[in-house]
Amino acid sequence: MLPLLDGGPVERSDAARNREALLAAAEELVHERCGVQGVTMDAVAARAGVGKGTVYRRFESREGLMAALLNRSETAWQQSVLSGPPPLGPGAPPLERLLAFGHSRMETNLLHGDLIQAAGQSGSRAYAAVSFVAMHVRYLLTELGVRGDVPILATALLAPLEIVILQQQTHIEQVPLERIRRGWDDLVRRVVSVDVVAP
Amino acid sequence: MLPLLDGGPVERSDAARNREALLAAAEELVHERCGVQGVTMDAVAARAGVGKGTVYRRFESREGLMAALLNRSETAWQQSVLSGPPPLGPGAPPLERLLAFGHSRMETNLLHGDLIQAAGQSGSRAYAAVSFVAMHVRYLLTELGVRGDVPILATALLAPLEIVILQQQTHIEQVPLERIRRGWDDLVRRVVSVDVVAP
DNA sequence: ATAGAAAGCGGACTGCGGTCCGTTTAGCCT
DNA sequence: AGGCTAAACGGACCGCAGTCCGCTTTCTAT
Repeated sequence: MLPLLDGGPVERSDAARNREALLAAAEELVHERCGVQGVTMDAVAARAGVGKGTVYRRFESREGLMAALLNRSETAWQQSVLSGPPPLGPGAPPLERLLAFGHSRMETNLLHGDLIQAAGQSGSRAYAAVSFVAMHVRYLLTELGVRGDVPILATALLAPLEIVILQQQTHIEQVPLERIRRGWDDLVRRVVSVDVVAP
Repeated sequence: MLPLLDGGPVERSDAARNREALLAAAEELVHERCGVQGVTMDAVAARAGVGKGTVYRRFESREGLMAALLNRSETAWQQSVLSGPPPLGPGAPPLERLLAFGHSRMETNLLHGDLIQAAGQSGSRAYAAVSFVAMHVRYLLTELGVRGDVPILATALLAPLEIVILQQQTHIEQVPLERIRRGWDDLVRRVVSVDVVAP
């Protein structure tokens, strides 16, 4: 029982195989059925060639499965933030990085909208990427010399990028994406400039 | 078929009676079962003494029913914003009103958290109160002489008050309510002061 | 008052998320 | 190798949201 990166006792080989099979099956079905809705747990289990109980043993719930799917595609994005080319990656001045970060996050969220929604609590708020995102914004705000309650300000800047807000604006209020983006840039500059201008 | 406040053809008397009975039954069950979850559509129908089909005819879906419940309790709150005592109601300077508004909204959202979640899209974003809230913040920002894209800024100020954000902060990150409140006040002042200080 | 039509009603029925528990299998230790 | 144990497996089963369609009630026009 050598602990591997903490995850407790090692996963048994059949369990690992099934996890992969299930994730692959889920991805296939999402592409096949052209969307997340309509992908049933029974279908995923059948496609992976396992029983339904196995799906729930591995992923706890439908939301859990969706969150796992989400985490897969988030990893690449996180890499480009941590070590990709500027201005998203390191190298650019903090304000530019923050703005690039916001734009990129906005696009990503919109792109995976359905998946994020299907992942529910486990997805839009508690999945691993959230703490990463919050951490990064806090870091950039600190770099910018922002005074005040940085964690709370970071949350405030991230909130308008949440999928529920974005979908309300784009789908229901028909606000053009470009305008939302400019609006966020403006918000950031307002929040940041208070300290930068008067240090 | 005299139209009454637009709603199309008038509602038949039995339909109106059943709507009331269903809302009352739902309210009772929410109190009885100490929460929104666990209140099933079958139970609501049974308590109201009607068939399940009737519930869906009147409220479209579970979310719709919850949204209707929500609207009931929102009405009183809207009144206190429109014509209650200051600083929430009219009479106080705009900044004070805006801050009072945020605090009150925060409390309301937290109080009805479960209901808002159960109302889903129909609840957290599309129910009547949302446009009211957005409208009011836009109005106050205009009064404050804020330049820029006021509708987008209003959305940005409201986003951190959304239930998903608030619950993440209070339930998961264990942030004290007082700190969230101060953080929002700070956000508002930063957003607003840019124009107020330099007009 | 009455008849016709539209709206409303009800409850059996379906599909899916989630659970349960008897059976199987992998990994370890002798 | 062989057996022992904990983990994993599978699919029958359950509860609830949502649908469907034949029956009933209300309203209106005569």
